[in-house]
Amino acid sequence: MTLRRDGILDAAVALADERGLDAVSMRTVAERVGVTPMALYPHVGSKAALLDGMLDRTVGQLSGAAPTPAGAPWRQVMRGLGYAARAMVTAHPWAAELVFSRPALTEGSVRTVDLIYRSLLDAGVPEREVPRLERLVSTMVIGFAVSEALGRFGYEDHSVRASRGVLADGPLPGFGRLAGVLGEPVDWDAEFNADLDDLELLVEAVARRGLLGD
Amino acid sequence: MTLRRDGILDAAVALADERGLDAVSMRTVAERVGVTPMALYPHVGSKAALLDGMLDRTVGQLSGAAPTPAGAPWRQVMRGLGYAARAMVTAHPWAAELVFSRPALTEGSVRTVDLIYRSLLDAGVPEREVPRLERLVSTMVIGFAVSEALGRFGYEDHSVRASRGVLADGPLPGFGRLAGVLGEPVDWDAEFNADLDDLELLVEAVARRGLLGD
DNA sequence: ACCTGAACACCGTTCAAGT
DNA sequence: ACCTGAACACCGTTCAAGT
Repeated sequence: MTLRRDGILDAAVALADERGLDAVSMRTVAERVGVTPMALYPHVGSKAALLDGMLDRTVGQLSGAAPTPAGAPWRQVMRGLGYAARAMVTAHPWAAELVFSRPALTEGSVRTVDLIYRSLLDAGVPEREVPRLERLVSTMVIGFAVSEALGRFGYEDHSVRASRGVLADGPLPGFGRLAGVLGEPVDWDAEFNADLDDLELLVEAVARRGLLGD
Repeated sequence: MTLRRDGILDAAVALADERGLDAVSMRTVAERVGVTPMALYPHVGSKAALLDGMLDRTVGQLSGAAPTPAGAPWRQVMRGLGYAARAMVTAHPWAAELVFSRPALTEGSVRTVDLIYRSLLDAGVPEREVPRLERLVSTMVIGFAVSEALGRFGYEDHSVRASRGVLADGPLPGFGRLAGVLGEPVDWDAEFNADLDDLELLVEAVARRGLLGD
Protein backbone atom coordinates (compact mmCIF):
# COMPACT_ATOMS: atom_id res chain seq x y z
CA MET A 1 0.00 0.00 0.00
CA THR A 2 2.85 2.37 0.74
CA LEU A 3 4.30 1.31 -2.57
CA ARG A 4 1.21 2.55 -4.32
CA ARG A 5 1.26 5.77 -2.28
CA ASP A 6 4.86 6.45 -3.24
CA GLY A 7 4.04 5.98 -6.90
CA ILE A 8 1.17 8.44 -6.62
CA LEU A 9 3.37 11.06 -4.94
CA ASP A 10 6.05 10.54 -7.58
CA ALA A 11 3.50 11.18 -10.31
CA ALA A 12 2.11 14.26 -8.57
CA VAL A 13 5.56 15.81 -8.00
CA ALA A 14 6.59 15.13 -11.60
CA LEU A 15 3.37 16.69 -12.84
CA ALA A 16 3.89 19.80 -10.69
CA ASP A 17 7.51 20.11 -11.85
CA GLU A 18 6.49 19.87 -15.49
CA ARG A 19 3.26 21.81 -15.64
CA GLY A 20 2.84 23.71 -12.39
CA LEU A 21 0.72 23.21 -9.28
CA ASP A 22 -2.51 24.15 -11.04
CA ALA A 23 -2.07 21.19 -13.36
CA VAL A 24 -2.14 18.81 -10.39
CA SER A 25 -5.67 17.48 -9.95
CA MET A 26 -6.95 14.15 -8.73
CA ARG A 27 -7.92 13.44 -12.33
CA THR A 28 -4.55 14.29 -13.93
CA VAL A 29 -2.56 12.44 -11.26
CA ALA A 30 -4.81 9.40 -11.62
CA GLU A 31 -4.40 9.43 -15.38
CA ARG A 32 -0.61 9.51 -15.00
CA VAL A 33 -0.70 6.59 -12.60
CA GLY A 34 -3.03 4.75 -14.98
CA VAL A 35 -6.00 4.52 -12.72
CA THR A 36 -9.40 6.09 -12.02
CA PRO A 37 -9.44 9.29 -9.89
CA MET A 38 -11.37 7.58 -7.12
CA ALA A 39 -8.73 4.88 -6.80
CA LEU A 40 -6.36 7.46 -5.30
CA TYR A 41 -8.47 8.17 -2.24
CA PRO A 42 -7.70 5.06 -0.17
CA HIS A 43 -3.98 5.80 -0.64
CA VAL A 44 -3.71 9.56 -0.21
CA GLY A 45 -6.87 10.49 1.66
CA SER A 46 -7.70 13.77 -0.07
CA LYS A 47 -6.32 16.44 -2.35
CA ALA A 48 -5.04 18.39 0.67
CA ALA A 49 -3.22 15.33 2.02
CA LEU A 50 -1.74 14.74 -1.42
CA LEU A 51 -0.28 18.26 -1.37
CA ASP A 52 1.11 17.67 2.13
CA GLY A 53 2.75 14.50 0.86
CA MET A 54 4.30 16.35 -2.08
CA LEU A 55 5.72 18.96 0.28
CA ASP A 56 7.17 16.29 2.55
CA ARG A 57 8.84 14.72 -0.49
CA THR A 58 10.72 17.91 -1.32
CA VAL A 59 11.12 20.60 1.33
CA GLY A 60 10.57 18.02 4.07
CA GLN A 61 13.76 16.20 3.06
CA LEU A 62 16.00 19.27 3.43
CA SER A 63 18.02 18.04 6.38
CA GLY A 64 19.02 15.04 4.30
CA ALA A 65 19.71 17.13 1.20
CA ALA A 66 22.09 19.62 2.82
CA PRO A 67 25.56 18.23 2.14
CA THR A 68 27.07 19.05 5.53
CA PRO A 69 29.33 16.62 7.44
CA ALA A 70 28.20 15.42 10.84
CA GLY A 71 30.31 17.49 13.24
CA ALA A 72 30.48 20.62 11.06
CA PRO A 73 30.66 24.05 12.72
CA TRP A 74 27.32 25.84 13.14
CA ARG A 75 27.99 28.46 10.44
CA GLN A 76 28.56 25.75 7.87
CA VAL A 77 25.42 23.85 8.88
CA MET A 78 23.22 26.95 8.72
CA ARG A 79 24.60 28.06 5.37
CA GLY A 80 24.28 24.55 3.99
CA LEU A 81 20.63 24.45 4.98
CA GLY A 82 20.04 27.92 3.55
CA TYR A 83 21.52 27.04 0.16
CA ALA A 84 19.69 23.72 0.09
CA ALA A 85 16.37 25.42 0.87
CA ARG A 86 16.80 27.99 -1.86
CA ALA A 87 17.91 25.34 -4.38
CA MET A 88 14.92 23.17 -3.45
CA VAL A 89 12.42 25.96 -4.04
CA THR A 90 14.15 26.93 -7.29
CA ALA A 91 13.92 23.33 -8.49
CA HIS A 92 10.28 22.95 -7.38
CA PRO A 93 8.69 26.40 -7.59
CA TRP A 94 5.25 24.95 -6.85
CA ALA A 95 6.50 24.13 -3.34
CA ALA A 96 6.77 27.86 -2.72
CA GLU A 97 2.99 28.15 -2.94
CA LEU A 98 2.61 25.62 -0.11
CA VAL A 99 5.43 25.96 2.45
CA PHE A 100 3.98 28.81 4.44
CA SER A 101 0.54 27.30 4.82
CA ARG A 102 1.42 23.93 6.33
CA PRO A 103 2.95 23.45 9.79
CA ALA A 104 6.32 21.67 9.85
CA LEU A 105 5.06 18.53 11.53
CA THR A 106 6.45 15.69 9.42
CA GLU A 107 9.48 13.72 10.51
CA GLY A 108 11.62 15.35 7.82
CA SER A 109 10.71 18.90 8.86
CA VAL A 110 11.31 18.08 12.50
CA ARG A 111 14.79 16.81 11.64
CA THR A 112 15.55 20.11 9.90
CA VAL A 113 14.31 22.11 12.88
CA ASP A 114 16.49 19.97 15.12
CA LEU A 115 19.54 20.72 12.97
CA ILE A 116 18.92 24.45 13.35
CA TYR A 117 18.35 24.08 17.11
CA ARG A 118 21.76 22.39 17.43
CA SER A 119 23.46 25.03 15.29
CA LEU A 120 22.05 27.83 17.43
CA LEU A 121 23.04 26.04 20.65
CA ASP A 122 26.54 25.52 19.24
CA ALA A 123 26.70 29.22 18.43
CA GLY A 124 26.07 29.96 22.10
CA VAL A 125 22.49 31.25 21.86
CA PRO A 126 20.81 30.91 25.28
CA GLU A 127 18.28 28.03 25.37
CA ARG A 128 15.41 30.40 26.06
CA GLU A 129 16.04 32.23 22.77
CA VAL A 130 16.71 29.24 20.52
CA PRO A 131 13.13 28.42 19.40
CA ARG A 132 12.42 32.05 18.51
CA LEU A 133 15.66 32.38 16.58
CA GLU A 134 14.96 29.13 14.75
CA ARG A 135 11.63 30.56 13.61
CA LEU A 136 13.28 33.86 12.66
CA VAL A 137 16.05 32.21 10.65
CA SER A 138 13.80 29.74 8.84
CA THR A 139 11.14 32.39 8.15
CA MET A 140 13.82 34.60 6.64
CA VAL A 141 15.34 31.89 4.46
CA ILE A 142 12.01 30.45 3.31
CA GLY A 143 10.61 33.96 2.82
CA PHE A 144 13.47 34.94 0.55
CA ALA A 145 13.30 31.74 -1.49
CA VAL A 146 9.52 31.98 -1.83
CA SER A 147 9.59 35.68 -2.77
CA GLU A 148 12.16 34.93 -5.43
CA ALA A 149 10.30 31.91 -6.82
CA LEU A 150 6.88 33.54 -6.87
CA GLY A 151 8.01 36.91 -8.17
CA ARG A 152 7.25 39.12 -5.17
CA PHE A 153 10.50 41.00 -5.68
CA GLY A 154 9.32 41.76 -9.22
CA TYR A 155 12.77 41.37 -10.63
CA GLU A 156 11.83 40.77 -14.26
CA ASP A 157 13.34 44.10 -15.25
CA HIS A 158 15.10 46.58 -13.02
CA SER A 159 14.19 49.60 -15.13
CA VAL A 160 10.60 49.21 -13.96
CA ARG A 161 11.85 48.90 -10.41
CA ALA A 162 13.57 52.26 -10.62
CA SER A 163 10.75 54.07 -12.39
CA ARG A 164 7.88 52.77 -10.31
CA GLY A 165 8.76 55.18 -7.52
CA VAL A 166 7.46 57.98 -9.73
CA LEU A 167 3.77 58.62 -9.14
CA ALA A 168 1.32 61.19 -10.51
CA ASP A 169 2.32 63.77 -7.89
CA GLY A 170 6.05 63.42 -8.58
CA PRO A 171 8.76 60.97 -7.48
CA LEU A 172 8.67 59.54 -3.95
CA PRO A 173 11.54 60.87 -1.79
CA GLY A 174 13.16 57.52 -0.96
CA PHE A 175 13.05 56.27 -4.55
CA GLY A 176 14.43 59.63 -5.65
CA ARG A 177 17.48 59.45 -3.42
CA LEU A 178 18.14 55.84 -4.47
CA ALA A 179 17.65 56.40 -8.21
CA GLY A 180 21.25 55.50 -9.00
CA VAL A 181 21.31 52.24 -7.03
CA LEU A 182 17.85 51.18 -8.21
CA GLY A 183 18.89 51.50 -11.84
CA GLU A 184 21.41 48.68 -11.50
CA PRO A 185 20.49 45.01 -11.95
CA VAL A 186 20.42 42.88 -8.80
CA ASP A 187 22.68 39.86 -8.25
CA TRP A 188 20.30 37.58 -6.35
CA ASP A 189 22.94 35.02 -5.45
CA ALA A 190 25.01 37.77 -3.86
CA GLU A 191 21.94 39.15 -2.08
CA PHE A 192 21.10 35.78 -0.58
CA ASN A 193 24.71 35.44 0.57
CA ALA A 194 24.65 38.87 2.18
CA ASP A 195 21.39 37.98 3.94
CA LEU A 196 22.96 34.81 5.34
CA ASP A 197 25.94 36.89 6.51
CA ASP A 198 23.58 39.23 8.32
CA LEU A 199 21.73 36.33 9.91
CA GLU A 200 25.03 34.97 11.22
CA LEU A 201 25.83 38.39 12.61
CA LEU A 202 22.47 38.43 14.36
CA VAL A 203 22.97 34.97 15.86
CA GLU A 204 26.36 36.05 17.20
CA ALA A 205 24.90 39.22 18.69
CA VAL A 206 22.17 37.25 20.50
CA ALA A 207 24.74 34.75 21.76
CA ARG A 208 26.93 37.61 23.09
CA ARG A 209 23.91 39.22 24.74
CA GLY A 210 23.24 35.89 26.46
CA LEU A 211 26.77 35.73 27.83
CA LEU A 212 26.52 39.17 29.40
CA GLY A 213 22.98 38.85 30.76
CA ASP A 214 23.51 35.50 32.39
CA MET B 1 -17.24 52.50 -13.80
CA THR B 2 -14.74 52.79 -10.96
CA LEU B 3 -17.74 53.10 -8.67
CA ARG B 4 -18.91 49.69 -9.76
CA ARG B 5 -15.38 48.29 -9.40
CA ASP B 6 -15.12 49.60 -5.84
CA GLY B 7 -18.40 47.99 -4.95
CA ILE B 8 -17.25 44.67 -6.36
CA LEU B 9 -13.97 44.79 -4.40
CA ASP B 10 -15.90 45.72 -1.23
CA ALA B 11 -18.11 42.68 -1.69
CA ALA B 12 -15.16 40.38 -2.39
CA VAL B 13 -13.20 41.57 0.67
CA ALA B 14 -16.24 41.23 2.92
CA LEU B 15 -16.85 37.73 1.59
CA ALA B 16 -13.23 36.69 2.21
CA ASP B 17 -13.33 38.16 5.74
CA GLU B 18 -16.52 36.29 6.56
CA ARG B 19 -16.05 32.95 4.86
CA GLY B 20 -12.43 32.69 3.74
CA LEU B 21 -10.66 32.98 0.40
CA ASP B 22 -12.06 29.71 -0.94
CA ALA B 23 -15.57 31.14 -0.67
CA VAL B 24 -14.64 33.94 -3.08
CA SER B 25 -15.73 32.96 -6.57
CA MET B 26 -16.96 35.03 -9.49
CA ARG B 27 -20.36 33.52 -8.81
CA THR B 28 -20.54 34.29 -5.07
CA VAL B 29 -19.17 37.82 -5.51
CA ALA B 30 -21.66 38.49 -8.32
CA GLU B 31 -24.52 37.23 -6.20
CA ARG B 32 -23.51 39.55 -3.37
CA VAL B 33 -23.36 42.52 -5.73
CA GLY B 34 -26.74 41.49 -7.16
CA VAL B 35 -25.63 40.77 -10.68
CA THR B 36 -24.76 37.92 -13.05
CA PRO B 37 -21.18 36.49 -12.83
CA MET B 38 -20.36 37.65 -16.33
CA ALA B 39 -21.25 41.23 -15.48
CA LEU B 40 -18.12 41.42 -13.29
CA TYR B 41 -15.66 40.89 -16.12
CA PRO B 42 -15.74 44.34 -17.72
CA HIS B 43 -15.01 45.83 -14.29
CA VAL B 44 -12.40 43.53 -12.78
CA GLY B 45 -10.92 41.76 -15.81
CA SER B 46 -10.51 38.28 -14.33
CA LYS B 47 -10.46 36.32 -11.11
CA ALA B 48 -6.70 36.90 -10.76
CA ALA B 49 -7.14 40.66 -11.18
CA LEU B 50 -9.93 40.59 -8.61
CA LEU B 51 -7.55 39.00 -6.10
CA ASP B 52 -4.91 41.63 -6.89
CA GLY B 53 -7.48 44.32 -6.25
CA MET B 54 -8.42 42.78 -2.90
CA LEU B 55 -4.77 42.71 -1.87
CA ASP B 56 -4.30 46.34 -2.86
CA ARG B 57 -7.33 47.24 -0.73
CA THR B 58 -5.77 45.76 2.40
CA VAL B 59 -2.02 45.16 2.53
CA GLY B 60 -1.51 47.72 -0.22
CA GLN B 61 -2.78 50.49 2.03
CA LEU B 62 -0.31 49.80 4.85
CA SER B 63 1.66 53.03 4.55
CA GLY B 64 -1.57 54.93 5.15
CA ALA B 65 -2.65 52.61 7.97
CA ALA B 66 0.52 52.91 10.07
CA PRO B 67 -0.23 55.64 12.60
CA THR B 68 3.18 57.32 12.50
CA PRO B 69 3.64 61.10 12.43
CA ALA B 70 5.39 62.64 9.42
CA GLY B 71 8.88 63.37 10.76
CA ALA B 72 9.06 60.44 13.18
CA PRO B 73 12.43 58.77 13.89
CA TRP B 74 13.23 55.72 11.79
CA ARG B 75 12.76 53.21 14.62
CA GLN B 76 9.24 54.42 15.21
CA VAL B 77 8.37 54.31 11.50
CA MET B 78 9.68 50.76 11.08
CA ARG B 79 7.95 49.47 14.19
CA GLY B 80 4.72 51.21 13.20
CA LEU B 81 4.81 49.50 9.83
CA GLY B 82 5.63 46.16 11.41
CA TYR B 83 2.71 46.29 13.83
CA ALA B 84 0.37 47.53 11.11
CA ALA B 85 1.40 44.68 8.80
CA ARG B 86 0.84 42.05 11.46
CA ALA B 87 -2.52 43.57 12.46
CA MET B 88 -3.59 43.69 8.81
CA VAL B 89 -2.86 40.01 8.22
CA THR B 90 -4.54 39.07 11.50
CA ALA B 91 -7.65 40.99 10.47
CA HIS B 92 -7.64 39.57 6.92
CA PRO B 93 -6.05 36.11 7.13
CA TRP B 94 -6.94 35.40 3.50
CA ALA B 95 -4.43 38.09 2.50
CA ALA B 96 -1.69 35.86 3.91
CA GLU B 97 -2.37 33.35 1.13
CA LEU B 98 -1.69 36.02 -1.50
CA VAL B 99 1.02 38.46 -0.35
CA PHE B 100 4.01 36.39 -1.30
CA SER B 101 2.82 35.57 -4.78
CA ARG B 102 2.15 39.05 -6.14
CA PRO B 103 4.88 41.66 -6.76
CA ALA B 104 4.47 44.93 -4.85
CA LEU B 105 3.72 47.06 -7.89
CA THR B 106 0.62 49.04 -6.91
CA GLU B 107 0.86 52.66 -5.82
CA GLY B 108 0.08 51.72 -2.22
CA SER B 109 2.82 49.09 -2.01
CA VAL B 110 5.33 51.44 -3.60
CA ARG B 111 4.52 54.05 -0.94
CA THR B 112 5.23 51.50 1.77
CA VAL B 113 8.54 50.53 0.18
CA ASP B 114 9.42 54.22 -0.01
CA LEU B 115 8.71 54.64 3.71
CA ILE B 116 11.09 51.81 4.52
CA TYR B 117 13.73 53.20 2.14
CA ARG B 118 13.60 56.53 3.99
CA SER B 119 13.78 54.84 7.41
CA LEU B 120 16.86 52.89 6.39
CA LEU B 121 18.51 55.99 4.94
CA ASP B 122 17.72 57.89 8.15
CA ALA B 123 19.28 55.05 10.12
CA GLY B 124 22.50 55.59 8.20
CA VAL B 125 22.43 52.49 6.00
CA PRO B 126 24.63 53.09 2.91
CA GLU B 127 22.56 53.66 -0.25
CA ARG B 128 24.00 50.57 -1.91
CA GLU B 129 22.60 48.36 0.87
CA VAL B 130 19.17 49.96 1.28
CA PRO B 131 17.19 47.98 -1.33
CA ARG B 132 18.50 44.66 -0.04
CA LEU B 133 17.76 45.58 3.56
CA GLU B 134 14.25 46.72 2.58
CA ARG B 135 13.63 43.29 1.08
CA LEU B 136 15.12 41.58 4.13
CA VAL B 137 13.04 43.58 6.61
CA SER B 138 9.77 43.28 4.71
CA THR B 139 10.32 39.57 3.99
CA MET B 140 10.92 39.00 7.70
CA VAL B 141 7.84 40.94 8.85
CA ILE B 142 5.52 39.52 6.21
CA GLY B 143 6.96 36.04 6.72
CA PHE B 144 6.25 36.13 10.44
CA ALA B 145 2.73 37.48 10.01
CA VAL B 146 1.93 34.94 7.28
CA SER B 147 3.39 32.02 9.23
CA GLU B 148 1.30 33.00 12.22
CA ALA B 149 -1.90 33.49 10.21
CA LEU B 150 -1.58 30.29 8.18
CA GLY B 151 -0.39 28.10 11.03
CA ARG B 152 3.14 27.26 9.88
CA PHE B 153 4.41 27.67 13.43
CA GLY B 154 1.88 25.05 14.47
CA TYR B 155 1.13 26.77 17.72
CA GLU B 156 -2.22 25.17 18.49
CA ASP B 157 -0.75 23.39 21.47
CA HIS B 158 2.78 23.56 22.74
CA SER B 159 2.76 20.08 24.23
CA VAL B 160 2.77 18.69 20.70
CA ARG B 161 5.60 21.05 19.87
CA ALA B 162 7.75 19.61 22.64
CA SER B 163 6.92 15.97 21.96
CA ARG B 164 7.26 16.01 18.20
CA GLY B 165 11.04 15.94 18.53
CA VAL B 166 10.71 12.34 19.66
CA LEU B 167 10.92 9.94 16.73
CA ALA B 168 10.94 6.14 16.48
CA ASP B 169 14.70 5.98 17.04
CA GLY B 170 14.58 8.13 20.17
CA PRO B 171 14.49 11.89 20.81
CA LEU B 172 16.41 14.23 18.52
CA PRO B 173 19.40 15.85 20.27
CA GLY B 174 18.35 19.49 19.83
CA PHE B 175 14.78 18.88 20.95
CA GLY B 176 16.14 16.90 23.88
CA ARG B 177 18.34 19.71 25.16
CA LEU B 178 15.50 22.21 24.75
CA ALA B 179 12.79 20.07 26.36
CA GLY B 180 12.29 22.54 29.21
CA VAL B 181 11.91 25.61 27.05
CA LEU B 182 9.73 23.85 24.46
CA GLY B 183 7.25 22.82 27.15
CA GLU B 184 6.30 26.42 27.84
CA PRO B 185 3.62 28.28 25.86
CA VAL B 186 4.81 30.98 23.46
CA ASP B 187 3.85 34.66 23.79
CA TRP B 188 3.59 35.58 20.13
CA ASP B 189 3.25 39.30 20.74
CA ALA B 190 6.50 39.23 22.71
CA GLU B 191 8.17 37.14 20.01
CA PHE B 192 7.20 39.62 17.30
CA ASN B 193 8.54 42.44 19.45
CA ALA B 194 11.84 40.63 20.01
CA ASP B 195 12.13 40.02 16.27
CA LEU B 196 11.62 43.73 15.59
CA ASP B 197 14.30 44.49 18.21
CA ASP B 198 16.70 42.17 16.41
CA LEU B 199 15.90 43.75 13.06
CA GLU B 200 16.71 47.17 14.51
CA LEU B 201 19.96 45.78 15.82
CA LEU B 202 20.77 44.45 12.37
CA VAL B 203 19.99 47.78 10.69
CA GLU B 204 22.29 49.55 13.13
CA ALA B 205 25.08 47.05 12.52
CA VAL B 206 24.86 47.53 8.76
CA ALA B 207 24.84 51.31 9.19
CA ARG B 208 27.94 51.10 11.41
CA ARG B 209 29.67 48.83 8.90
CA GLY B 210 28.91 51.46 6.23
CA LEU B 211 30.53 54.22 8.30
CA LEU B 212 33.73 52.24 8.73
CA GLY B 213 33.99 50.90 5.20
CA ASP B 214 33.38 54.20 3.46
C1' DA C 1 -9.25 -5.49 -0.66
C1' DC C 2 -9.14 -2.73 -4.41
C1' DC C 3 -11.00 -0.41 -8.34
C1' DT C 4 -14.78 1.58 -11.58
C1' DG C 5 -18.65 4.64 -13.36
C1' DA C 6 -22.08 7.62 -12.80
C1' DA C 7 -23.47 11.49 -10.46
C1' DC C 8 -23.50 15.99 -7.53
C1' DA C 9 -22.37 20.45 -6.68
C1' DC C 10 -19.27 23.34 -7.83
C1' DC C 11 -15.39 26.27 -10.74
C1' DG C 12 -13.50 30.35 -14.54
C1' DT C 13 -14.48 31.87 -18.87
C1' DT C 14 -16.41 32.28 -24.03
C1' DC C 15 -19.83 33.65 -26.88
C1' DA C 16 -24.13 35.08 -28.87
C1' DA C 17 -27.98 37.54 -27.63
C1' DG C 18 -30.72 40.95 -25.55
C1' DT C 19 -31.87 46.23 -24.08
C1' DA D 1 -22.64 50.64 -22.97
C1' DC D 2 -23.93 47.28 -20.01
C1' DC D 3 -25.97 43.00 -18.67
C1' DT D 4 -28.00 38.07 -19.31
C1' DG D 5 -28.24 32.92 -20.29
C1' DA D 6 -26.66 29.02 -22.07
C1' DA D 7 -22.78 26.42 -22.74
C1' DC D 8 -17.82 24.42 -22.38
C1' DA D 9 -14.32 22.28 -20.12
C1' DC D 10 -12.98 21.66 -15.98
C1' DC D 11 -12.85 20.72 -10.38
C1' DG D 12 -13.08 17.47 -5.47
C1' DT D 13 -15.74 14.13 -3.60
C1' DT D 14 -19.89 10.65 -2.51
C1' DC D 15 -21.92 6.51 -3.30
C1' DA D 16 -23.35 2.17 -5.17
C1' DA D 17 -21.60 -1.34 -7.84
C1' DG D 18 -18.42 -4.52 -9.62
C1' DT D 19 -14.33 -8.31 -9.18
